Amino acid sequence: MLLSGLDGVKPRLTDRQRQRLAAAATRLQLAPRTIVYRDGDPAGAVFINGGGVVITYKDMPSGKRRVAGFRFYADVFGLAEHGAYVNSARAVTAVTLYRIPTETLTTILRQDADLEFQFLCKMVDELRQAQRKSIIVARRDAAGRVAMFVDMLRLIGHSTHPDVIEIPMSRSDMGNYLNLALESVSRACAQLTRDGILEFSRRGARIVDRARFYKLVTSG
Amino acid sequence: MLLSGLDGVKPRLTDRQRQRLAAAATRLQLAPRTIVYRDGDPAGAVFINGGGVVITYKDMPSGKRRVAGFRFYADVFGLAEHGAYVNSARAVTAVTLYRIPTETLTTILRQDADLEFQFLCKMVDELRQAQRKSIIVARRDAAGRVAMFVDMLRLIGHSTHPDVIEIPMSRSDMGNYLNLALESVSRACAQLTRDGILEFSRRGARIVDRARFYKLVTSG
DNA sequence: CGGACTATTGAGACTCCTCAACTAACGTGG
DNA sequence: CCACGTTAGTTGAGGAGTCTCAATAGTCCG
Repeated sequence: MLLSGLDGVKPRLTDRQRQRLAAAATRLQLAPRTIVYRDGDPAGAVFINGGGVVITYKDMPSGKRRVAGFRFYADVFGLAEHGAYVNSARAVTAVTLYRIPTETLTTILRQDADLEFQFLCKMVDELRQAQRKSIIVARRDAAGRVAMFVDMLRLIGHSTHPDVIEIPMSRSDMGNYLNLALESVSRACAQLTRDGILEFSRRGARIVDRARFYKLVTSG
Repeated sequence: MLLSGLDGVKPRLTDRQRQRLAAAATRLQLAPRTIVYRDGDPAGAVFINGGGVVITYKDMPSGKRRVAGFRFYADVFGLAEHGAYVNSARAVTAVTLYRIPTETLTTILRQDADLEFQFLCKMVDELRQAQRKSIIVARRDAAGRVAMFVDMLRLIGHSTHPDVIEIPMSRSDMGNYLNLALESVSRACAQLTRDGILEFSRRGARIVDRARFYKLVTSG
């Protein structure tokens, strides 16, 4: 049951569990570009994304910014290591966050094994993102990486049109995630457009040639 | 407790738990280059490494081989998704493995909450590897990647001399992990040797200049 | 000792990065 | 409502680094 539970299944909370968490949580409304916490800060709380997009990243000694991932609705983030946050978190769009002190959460989880398990799945899910990223970044061609990134957003996004994908983050954020210079991201978008596979706007993309797009995404 | 337990702490099994698992496990002795399981095989069992090195990888449609990671002593591997293995596993050195049918394991874990938790930590640990890899591969310079890889082996390996690191895998396996051509790995090794930072032999390395090595590793 | 595999080294092609200029979009205040 | 400053995005040219192809050494094992 544990093993199968970790087998990539998305957890769902009951209403009672939601209420329990809501009572313990502080609701935050943050404007775009607001820092949620910084790398190295004492990790006093865990966050649940209640809407909007958050980016987690770490500035490296070299000056480069490594993006760990993006957190969307219902994602949990703020995983600590040795009592301190390992990444920084920043609001990409306007976001609603639920902030739960670690101690409070621990108490609640101790009283609700099921909820504890759901949280666990969330943690595993967060870490699974790193695997996805590994696969994406393993590609050598910028266009392929961007295509896989767009496909990732497609799978996450609950867009009205199946071919229209919202891209909430900047080219720079994309580049830091994909391990590409922002100019390379821009050029890759231009090339995909020229090739008639995708069409890009400032904050979105549209799949033009679904077959070739799928082929490009899976040819990693 | 759960949250702190996932906070990067290495689990240790009690003797009774070991015995319990040993009774349920099949012991395998595999020669180097033996395939343990293949990507897509029905995932009927989980494996515990009892000694030696195993590589987990996936062959991509493009012909490239993406290495997920290496499994050392006491590591658990064979995580499934939707009932099938997501990676292939192969013995790098001669290895001893303990093969435990998933169903048996599930039964045991259901009866031992503590053991269940230990296993969970293992799973998280496995996934954490992906994060480490992301950080390593994010570097642009081949020498830096190889240095970080060597440092990773240093932290894992319980070598007699602190400056001598055993490298059990081939340059090709290293390259597939580091996302470098095997020639580039070779060249990076040669460069690190020329620079007087590391010295490489066929299956090992020695730290020559600890200060510069550390600097190179952390300047990612 | 030979054969197969692994590792090293070299030369040229290719891709992305860096630096730089320019254009577009946004939002703030007059 | 428009002008302007700021930020985000695009495009170009040159350079750095790795990949590929190819040939050469080195190592392991029968």
